[in-house]
This record gives sequence, structure tokens and C-alpha cells, in this order.
Amino acid sequence: MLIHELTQQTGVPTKTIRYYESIGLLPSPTRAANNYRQYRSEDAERLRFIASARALDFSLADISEILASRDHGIAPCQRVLDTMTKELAGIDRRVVDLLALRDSLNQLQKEGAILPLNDVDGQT
Amino acid sequence: MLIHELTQQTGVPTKTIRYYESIGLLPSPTRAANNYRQYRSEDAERLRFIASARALDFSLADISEILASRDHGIAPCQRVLDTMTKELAGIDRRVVDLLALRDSLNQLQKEGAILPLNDVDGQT
DNA sequence: TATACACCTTCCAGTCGCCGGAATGTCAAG
DNA sequence: CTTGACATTCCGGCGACTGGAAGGTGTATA
Repeated sequence: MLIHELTQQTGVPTKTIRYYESIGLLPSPTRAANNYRQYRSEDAERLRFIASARALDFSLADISEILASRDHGIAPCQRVLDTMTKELAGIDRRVVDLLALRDSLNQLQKEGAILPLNDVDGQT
Repeated sequence: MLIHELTQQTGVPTKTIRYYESIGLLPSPTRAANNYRQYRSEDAERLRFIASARALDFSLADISEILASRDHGIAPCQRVLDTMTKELAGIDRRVVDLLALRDSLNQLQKEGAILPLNDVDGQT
């Protein structure tokens, strides 16, 4: 499959795919006689995994480590597990913040008023 | 007050403060005879506002527009309101994603197993 | 056969929101 | 009079892309 089709299957832009390859996150695919990249369904799977993790704000470095672990059939190393723990801790904070923002914006849009974001953190 | 004190009051690093000034987000403060920046409490207020908005992932460009509106005592323009609407729409998705991730990570840590992130988006 | 068009390739440069470091200046305390 | 903590400017780099130039390839149509 061509890079264009991979894009269609995963939603990841060709630019990004080539970028991932350039940093070693995706393996260099085989090339056709015309030098076009040829992908297999495994590549699509891997890329979907990366996209999911990215959507959840994992860094490419962490994703890289997780994939490396997976490639060797072993559990992610402690550093990655620690990252996940931190991620977990951060998530609750972010959810709270986002829900607070949601309320602020809802209010704002109802009132058409000057943004009351000042109060988001309970200061002012 | 000196930049150092402003940092203490807001939690925003001096580097970032000078950066915000360089892009026009914060007004250039008056300078003391020694060329040190001199801030007033208004600046702290404005900076706290920026920090809150940043914590909620508003871009500096959007914050800039919101502040400009506020400076002129008018409601944020349509583009900014649109941004907020989109932000609002995105928030629910993100909260859902984050909560899903939370569960995945919790599970993972209990099991010590290979990351099941594949399933996060209901695929695989 | 010419040409238009969509695809592919590489490479270079820019974006955003910072952060680190170098080189230098200022000021109060010991 | 030196030490230390502040301050200044400037330069460069980070992560994760994204855009654009300049060129090659493949197919369809006039």
C-alpha cells in the first residue's frame, strides 16, 4: 500500500508518517522500483497505535519506548511506567481544569459578557 | 516590583515573562535607572490571567485577542468566541479520552501487563 | 505524442511556546 | 573588594510537526 492509502487508513498525514520514519518511530518500509514507499497492514496497525497514544499526549519518546518493549515482548521498563503514573496524576488535574473551563465558557456564551476566566483558579 | 518578585507572585518564570513581553503579550514595563524592569500589581494580574488561560491550553494568540478585547472594554470578537466554542466541543472529547486512558493505565499498573492501549479507541 | 494531473521523492525552513546558556552589568553584605 | 544573587541581551535548541520548493512517476485524455 502507498503512503497515501496509509494516510487514509490511519488519518495520519503523509508528512507526519515520513517524519515518524525519519526519527525511527516507524521502520523504513520497502521501496517499489519507482522508489515509492510500500506499506503492509502491520505498519498501519503500528501507526494507529502511535496515533492513539499521541491523541492521549504521550510523547514520541515514550511511545518509542513502549513500542520497543512491545517489539521484544516484554513489559515497559520502569521509566515508562513512572511516566504513566505521572500521566495518571496529571489527568485528574486536567479533567478538573477542563470541566471548570467548560463551565466558564458556557457561562460566557450565555451572558455574552467579558471573559470571567480570571476566576478559574479562584483568585482575583 | 522586580521581575523576580513577579515570578514569585505568579509562578511564571522570568524567561517566560520576558518572552511574553517580546511578543507583545505583556506591555514593556518602565525601567529603573539600572535598566531593570519595574512591574506594578496590574501586571501581575494580567500575567495571572495569561497563566490561567495557558493552563487551559489557550494559544498565546487567542489570549492576546481576548486581552485586547478586554483592554478596550468590549466583548471578544466572533473569531475568539468561535475558538471558545471549538474548545468547548474539544473538552468533552478530551475528558472522555483522558478518563479512558486513566482506566487503561490503572489496569496496566495493576496487571503489570503489556500495554493494552490498542483498545483505547475501541479498535484492534 | 503532448499535456495535464495526481501522486511520489528529498530537503530546507518555519511554527509555537518556551528553556538553557553565554557574556555582561548591578547591587548589597561580609 | 570580592562574593553572590539578582538583572540584562542574544543565540540556539527542543518537540512535533507543517509548508513549500524542486523535481520524478504514472495514468488518462485531447
